[in-house]
Amino acid sequence: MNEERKTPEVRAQMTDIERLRHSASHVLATAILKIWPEAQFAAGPPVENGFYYDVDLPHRISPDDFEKIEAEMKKEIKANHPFERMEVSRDEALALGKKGRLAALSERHEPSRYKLDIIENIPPDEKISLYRNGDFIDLCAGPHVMRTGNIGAFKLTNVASAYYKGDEKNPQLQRVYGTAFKTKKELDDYFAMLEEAKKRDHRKLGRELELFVFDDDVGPGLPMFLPRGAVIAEELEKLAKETEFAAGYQRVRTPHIARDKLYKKSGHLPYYAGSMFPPMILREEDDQEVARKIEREIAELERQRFELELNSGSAMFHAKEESGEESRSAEVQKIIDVSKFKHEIDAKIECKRKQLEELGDRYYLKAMNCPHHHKLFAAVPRSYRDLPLRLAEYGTDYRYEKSGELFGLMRVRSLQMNDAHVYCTPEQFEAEFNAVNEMYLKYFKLFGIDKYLMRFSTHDPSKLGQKFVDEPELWKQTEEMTRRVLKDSGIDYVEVPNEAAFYGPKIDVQVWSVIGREFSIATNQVDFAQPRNFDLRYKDRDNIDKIPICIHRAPLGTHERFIGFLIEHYAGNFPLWLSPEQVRILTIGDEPKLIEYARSILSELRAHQVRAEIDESSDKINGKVQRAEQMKVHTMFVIGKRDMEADAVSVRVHGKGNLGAKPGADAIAEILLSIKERRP
RNA sequence: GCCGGCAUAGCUCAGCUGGUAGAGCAGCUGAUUUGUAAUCAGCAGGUCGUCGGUUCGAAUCCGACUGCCGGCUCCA
Repeated sequence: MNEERKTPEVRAQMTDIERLRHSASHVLATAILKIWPEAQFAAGPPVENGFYYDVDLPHRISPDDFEKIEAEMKKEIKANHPFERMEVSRDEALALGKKGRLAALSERHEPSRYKLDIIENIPPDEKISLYRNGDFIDLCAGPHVMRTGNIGAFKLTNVASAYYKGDEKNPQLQRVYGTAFKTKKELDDYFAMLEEAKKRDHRKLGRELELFVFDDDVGPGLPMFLPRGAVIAEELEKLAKETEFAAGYQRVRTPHIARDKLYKKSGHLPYYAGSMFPPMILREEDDQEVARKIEREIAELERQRFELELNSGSAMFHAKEESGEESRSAEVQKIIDVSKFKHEIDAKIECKRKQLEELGDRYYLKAMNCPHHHKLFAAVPRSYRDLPLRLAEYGTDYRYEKSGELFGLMRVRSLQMNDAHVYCTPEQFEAEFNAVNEMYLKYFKLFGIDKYLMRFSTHDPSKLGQKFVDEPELWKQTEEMTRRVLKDSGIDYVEVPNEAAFYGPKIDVQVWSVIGREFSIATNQVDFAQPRNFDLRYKDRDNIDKIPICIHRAPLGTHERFIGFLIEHYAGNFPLWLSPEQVRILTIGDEPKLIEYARSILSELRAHQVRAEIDESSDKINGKVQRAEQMKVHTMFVIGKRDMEADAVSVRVHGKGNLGAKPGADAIAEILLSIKERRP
């Protein structure tokens, strides 16, 4: 995380547990130095569930080393050294750093290079402080616990790599993670909680509950939904369609691919190309021939270049060998000529390659639905009377996420988005924007999502033209407008710079996966750039053509991520309306009459579109119950002779146990009502 | 993409320092006729991720690739 520097005031607000963990990270560094004195340390802060310290060390630390490191840490804790704070001048700090004394047990031959860099970045007016425990002295703003002995219980958890200051261009450091608590009990509870969390991991539940799969032959990041998972997607779609219809949206449908022209216009090609799959190139017969000709020409040029390369090699050789002044300068001249030729040939090759590229049509898989929707807006002349125009589609997009970024269903390469684009006038913006936010809140209430964070992402002026469309004025205006509406609506949000979409600021709703990763689950973006690029217009009251504002919104995010999130949120125990298998009928025995009765209940349920199954196997009732419970089937109708004779069913609900017998008609009516109302 | 780790049956996992594969569950077949978290028996199932190397011999050692996992970076 490369966030701006924490001010000393912010640091002073560290909670007790953060202070303890921060101290634990110093103890970790102390221990590592006892074993590897040459270790270079960068940063070692407390984090959400523990702490880490980034270390640069030739030895690759592995979990096998943890025991050894922990033993040293225990010694340091047992020694109960006080954490002493020392304020020093910038020069003193630099001098210590140069002697390798920072984040070290003693002076060393190598300077403390990361610490020196950190000192450079401390604002001139800020005090520089060091902390000492035992022999270990570290550049550190604090605060810490009083003594190392105050660190109650700790454990190293894993080691991973991290770029220095989170920048890909910087060296990779080893990040050793650990966690610490005041007491052993809290530590144990934490690990027990982690174990529980692992059971909710959507990747594990997805396999166990047969919701979705990945297949190597299909490709990484390309999930396929099994019937039980597809059901959830369809229920979400049903929900979205109903909600959006009521809110005045209209549904559209668009293809999954488009010509490069479209994405050049939208700005995706310059700004979003890195996230798009490479294009498919379509060439007609004529083009094919031209392409072959160009390819031959390129091959010929490359051959010439190769020969030149050989010549220049021998020229170089001669220039060294020949001792005569004149002949040497002649050879030098030759070298210069050769390199000039080479450049010329390279330029020609480059040019031919370009020609080759431009031959035929290039189609891209769509990474977003907006360009297609803009075309639909433009397809019909629009008047101010048509606005706001809300075009909705559960569109399928393909994004080339880097391999290391893929994560179960939460981060994939094919995704279906609860997408819609709202085209409106500036006067309508506020109402539309708020309506979208209200839709989020409505959904969150339905799903019982109460832990989330609204992030308002704005642009970074220094990245105009690279990451963000180069329209400084429009950025400013749009961000101000959005900020004002956000403030007026009273929604709690945090503002994060440099994370806007390339075409405008956005509001994301961030949630956390069971594993503690954060994800944007819903999004709402304001687009001032694309409507211009697409020359979208509507005829206003005053008979003048005007450009609409576009709001991109996806309250349910994508099926993939939302379902992944829901699996963890419900721990696989979906409410009835979402449950892949809503009712399973378990018969006690398989006498023909009983089976007949059970099947009549099944048909009745199915006639009402209830996802019901029947288990007619020869297992004992205990076995049938066990299997239904394991698959987290929402409701079980246990049907034996007794029930048949009373025209009843015995109802069992997953997680709630046996609820007793009930007239069949009543049980079915209750099921239908719960589904219809989408009860939690 | 980068750093590190891992890859044995559909799933969960055994298989010691190289001597050519094993369990439970799931599946299939049969028996059992059941009252709320596993009835019994039998059968079948694997080119040990792929390719290459070392070796008389490789699931086991080495290398490359692919995929997954933990992070970093990036995102719905």
